[in-house]
Amino acid sequence: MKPPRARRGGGRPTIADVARLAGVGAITVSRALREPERVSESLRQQIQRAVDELDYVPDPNARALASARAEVFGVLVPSLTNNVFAEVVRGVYDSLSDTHFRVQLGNTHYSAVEEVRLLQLFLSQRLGARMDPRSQRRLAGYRAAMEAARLFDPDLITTTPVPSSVTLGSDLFRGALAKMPSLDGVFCNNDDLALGVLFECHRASIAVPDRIGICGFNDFDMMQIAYPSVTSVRTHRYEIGRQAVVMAREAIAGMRLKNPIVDIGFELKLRDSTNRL
Amino acid sequence: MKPPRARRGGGRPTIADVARLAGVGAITVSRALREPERVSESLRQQIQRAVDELDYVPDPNARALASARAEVFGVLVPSLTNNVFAEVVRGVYDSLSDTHFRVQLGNTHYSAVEEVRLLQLFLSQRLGARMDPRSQRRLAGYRAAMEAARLFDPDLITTTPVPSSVTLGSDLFRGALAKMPSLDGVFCNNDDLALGVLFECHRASIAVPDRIGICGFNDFDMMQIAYPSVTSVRTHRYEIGRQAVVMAREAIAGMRLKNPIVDIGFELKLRDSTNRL
DNA sequence: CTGAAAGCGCTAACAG
DNA sequence: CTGTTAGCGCTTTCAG
Repeated sequence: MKPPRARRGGGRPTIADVARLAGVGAITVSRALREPERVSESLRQQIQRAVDELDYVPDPNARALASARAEVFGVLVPSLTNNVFAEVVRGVYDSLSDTHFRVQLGNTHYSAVEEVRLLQLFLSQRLGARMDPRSQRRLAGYRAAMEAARLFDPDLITTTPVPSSVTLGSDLFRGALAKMPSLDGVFCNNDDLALGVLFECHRASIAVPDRIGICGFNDFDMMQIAYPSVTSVRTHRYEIGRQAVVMAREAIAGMRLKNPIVDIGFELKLRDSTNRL
Repeated sequence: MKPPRARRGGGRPTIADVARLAGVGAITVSRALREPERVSESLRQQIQRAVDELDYVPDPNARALASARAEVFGVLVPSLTNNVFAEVVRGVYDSLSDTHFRVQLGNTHYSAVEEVRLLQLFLSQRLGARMDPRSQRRLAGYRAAMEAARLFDPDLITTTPVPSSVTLGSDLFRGALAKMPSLDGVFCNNDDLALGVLFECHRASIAVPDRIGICGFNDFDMMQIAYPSVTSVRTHRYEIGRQAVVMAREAIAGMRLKNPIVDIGFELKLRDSTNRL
C-alpha cells in the first residue's frame, strides 16, 4: 500500500467540505444548490449555513465536466470597437446577468473546425463596407426604393473596401461632390460616414440641409445632438442581443423555435439634416 | 460485480480515443499537444495523425479541472458601450489571440464575494463623471496646472453625476456660458462632452476657436476630422489592454513584476479648436 | 427525499 | 522519452 499523494487542489472549499460540515452527502449539497425544491427545508438551511460559513463557490469547470453542459455563451462579433456590436454584446450580457451563464468573447479555440470557419467569417466581414452582408442589404434596400421612385442611378453610389470611419465619410463626400456637383443629398451606410459628411459640409461652408441633405444609419446618440441634427435609421441593437439570448436559451431547453428569424424592426428618425423647409 | 454503466459523454472523441488510435498512452497525447518538444518526433506525428483523423479537440473544462489552471482571462469593464473600454478589451483580446486563453467578460459569478465587491465597484464607477476616479484625477491635474498658472477658479468647474454624453456636453456648456458670459475656453473631461460643446457652438453661432476654445479627452478618431478639428488628449487604450495581459501573464508565470504600475503615457493633440491665431 | 458509487476528460505525480 | 496511477470537483446513475 502506497502513501496517499499530496493533494493538488488549491485551498478552495469543495462540495465535499460543505457536505461534511452540514452532515449530509455531497449530492444533497449539489441538489440544494441547483434544485432547492427537491431538498427538504431543514437540510436546505443546514446546507446554506455551511455554504456561507465556508464561503463555498461551485467550480464551474467541474460542473461543466460532470454535467456535460457548459453554461457558457460564446459571442462572436466582427469588431469590438464598433459601437453597434458593443451594444449587441451588452444586450447579451444583460440578458444573462441573472443566470449562471458566463459570457465568452469570440472563442475560436473551442473547435479547430469552427476556428477556421469563424476566421473566414470574420475576415469576410471586416474587409470593408462593400463586402459586409449587412451593408449589401442596405444597398439593396436603397436601390429598391430608388428604383420604385424612378430615381435610381448607379453612378450615385460609392462603395469602398476601406473600413468605415468619419474620415472616410469626409473623403468620399468630397470626391462625390467633385464628380457630381449637383448632388443634393447623401444616404450613408452608417452614422460615422454621415458625420464625416456633415463635418465636411461645415468645412466647405455647404449648407445642411438646404444645399445637401444627410441621412445616416444606426442612429447613435450623437446624431440627435449634432448640428444640424442628423436623420438616421435606428436599429435595435441591444434588443438583438437580448433576443439572441432568448432564442438560444429556448433552443438549449429543447424547444423548437417558432420563429427562427425574428424581425426586430427599425425606426426612421427624421431630423434637421433632411428637413428642407 | 456490477455491469458497467452506460457511457454518458457526448459523441466527441476523447484523449483516450486518440491515444488508442495512435497506440500510445493518454498522457503522451496530452504532452504532444501541450509540450511537443517533450515527445519524440515519430510519436508526435503518429499522434497528430490520429488527432486529425478523429478531429479531436481537447475539452477546456476537463483541462482546467485537472490542471487547476483556467486559461481564462476575466475582463471587467464598467461599460461595454464606451469606446474607451471597448478598445482596452480589444487590446486584451488581440494580445491573447495567439494563445489558448479564452476571454471572458466581467464574470461576477466566479465568486460570491467577488460578485458583491465587483458590483459595488461597477456601481461606484458608472454613477457619473464626478465619482469616476479617473475623472477625479483629471480634475486634479487640471487644478494643479491652473493653480500653477495662477488661473484656478473653482467656479469655472462644472461636475455632474449624470453619465457623460454629447447631449450633456451641449447642456453643460449652455449653462456655463449663461453663468459666465466671458468664458473663452472649455476643457472637457472627455470627447463626448467636447463634441457636445462644439455642436452647441455651431448651433449658437459661436466661433471656435476665436470666441471659445475647446479641448477634449481621449482623442477619438472623430476629433481629428470634426470641424474645426478638436484638440484632445490621446490615451493609449489599446496599449493598456496589451500591457495588462503582459503583466498578468508574467504574474501567472510566477515572475515578480518589476513595475507593478506602468505609465503608458499620453499625447496632447493640438488642433484647430484651440488654435487661436 | 437522500445517498453511495462511478465516472466526466484531462493532467500532476511518480515511476521507469 | 513514455507510461501508470490517482485524482481535480462535480453530477449522473442507480438504489434505497
